[in-house]
Amino acid sequence: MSATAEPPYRFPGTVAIAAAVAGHEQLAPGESSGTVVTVAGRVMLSRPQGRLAFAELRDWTGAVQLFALAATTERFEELTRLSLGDWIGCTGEVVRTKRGELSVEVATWTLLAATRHGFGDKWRGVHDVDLRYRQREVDLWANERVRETFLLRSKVVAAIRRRLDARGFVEVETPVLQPLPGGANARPFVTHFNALHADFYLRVAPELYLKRLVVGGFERVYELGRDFRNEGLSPRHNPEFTMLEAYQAYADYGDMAELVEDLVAGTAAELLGTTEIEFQGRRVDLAPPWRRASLAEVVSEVTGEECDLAMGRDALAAVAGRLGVEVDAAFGAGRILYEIYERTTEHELTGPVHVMDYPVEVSPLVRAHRSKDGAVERMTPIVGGREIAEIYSELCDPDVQRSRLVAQAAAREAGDDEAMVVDEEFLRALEHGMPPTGGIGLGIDRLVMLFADLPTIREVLLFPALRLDRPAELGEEDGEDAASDAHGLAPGS
RNA sequence: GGGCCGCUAGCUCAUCGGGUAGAGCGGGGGACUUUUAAUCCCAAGGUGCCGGGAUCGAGACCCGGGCGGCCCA
Repeated sequence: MSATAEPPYRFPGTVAIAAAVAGHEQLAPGESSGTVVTVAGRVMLSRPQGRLAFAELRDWTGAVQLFALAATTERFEELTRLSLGDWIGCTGEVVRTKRGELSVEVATWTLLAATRHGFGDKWRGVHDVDLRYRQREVDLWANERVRETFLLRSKVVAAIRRRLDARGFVEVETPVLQPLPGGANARPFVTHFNALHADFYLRVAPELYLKRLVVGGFERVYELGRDFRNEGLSPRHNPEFTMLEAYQAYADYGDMAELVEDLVAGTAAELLGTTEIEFQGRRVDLAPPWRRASLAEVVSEVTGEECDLAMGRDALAAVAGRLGVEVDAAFGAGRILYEIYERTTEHELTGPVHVMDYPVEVSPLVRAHRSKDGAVERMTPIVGGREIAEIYSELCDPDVQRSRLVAQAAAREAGDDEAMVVDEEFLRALEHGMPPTGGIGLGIDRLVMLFADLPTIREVLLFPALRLDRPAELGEEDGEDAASDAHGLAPGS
């Protein structure tokens, strides 16, 4: 290559490739459009052909063939020597070649960045999943569907915000660093707050803070953000994941079920053009209303075993035994029923179905069912064998909530490290009076998996958590110094 | 945490009953005035994941470890 000119600081006037090509479908082979465009992107294929050359230029909206002629294209030789993956910007007329390919006939062009590494086999791409996750920037170029998935994810998030905003919800941000972990049964990450000389926790859920905002008069409030749970890595779990939580005053779980149905089905219709989707071989129609069925009912349907909370602990334990579900001696009737459901039934439900009438034992933040003893007003909608949301009539009574949390804390003392703790600030807020409120939690990662028909969470996370592929260096002394320097921290400040 | 499978050139993959490795693509050089994964010619490119062991000899066999995948807990 000739002398390497420094890339420009800006390259103005570009038009998206998809837009540059649009409207020229009628151009006949060999015909020129008279329209001159400037496009930019990566050269992903190159076919030099002596005194003329072809290449494929791709940006995030699409691809177009570049057509160059030694006689009319500037620095023609250099253009034919580009590596696959180099960024260029170019200006030329939209034409259709003799062989019928819509192209930009390059007049002038600029190298915007050279690549030092390839983007995989140009035909087969990159399949090594380890490489794909660790170098997602490569994956995004090598595998078209990956890019589409993540663009879809962004659209899903935007669409959900729009729908909530349209219903009068306001988005807020509550602490990620919390002095006590709360709002879900999960192990938290612990970190140290130097200035306060105290350990803090990365939130496992924003729930308790959002409810305090309802107490504070935020009648429709939501937060869409990251939660952290200190659990193992698996195809279905990532330690950090994205959750929507929304709370609506004066509403119950039935109202909130309708909200979830609208968020899911409405977004599907908007982005996929249909509510009928296929997830891992199962066809599902997301069009509301969704079936509602009690937990005992669906367990009976799937297993053929009659069961009901009212049967009592011993009878349910016997059912569990017949179904091969292990039961801890400390479990009560509700917990046993829930274990049976989780092990035998949940994955079999294609849905969409709201599973309801959960036992109070496994639902410490949910209000008691208005008519069914031992049950709470909670629904979990299941689609394609997976839980995609939680829907509650929120527990508002400070005394009941206190006794539930005290019971949780006791379980924690007894060794259940996923059990909750007593949060006095939260309880004091409830004492100020929380109106009847409905709440939802909607897993964004799972929703994207559903819409994109992908079986693993890693395919919908740009940078999923992975084991370190080399020893961590930051803990070492010179490593820390280097990090400070690299961030340009002002010396002596 | 347990079981099974995988790890070979930058990428995608071969090779073998143990005798120190190949192809396509990419990258380098050359030819080519309508290509579509262009084609053709030339040369280069390997710590066979890491560490041990048995063997005259190991990428292959044995042991340990790492990372990944799938399944189970």
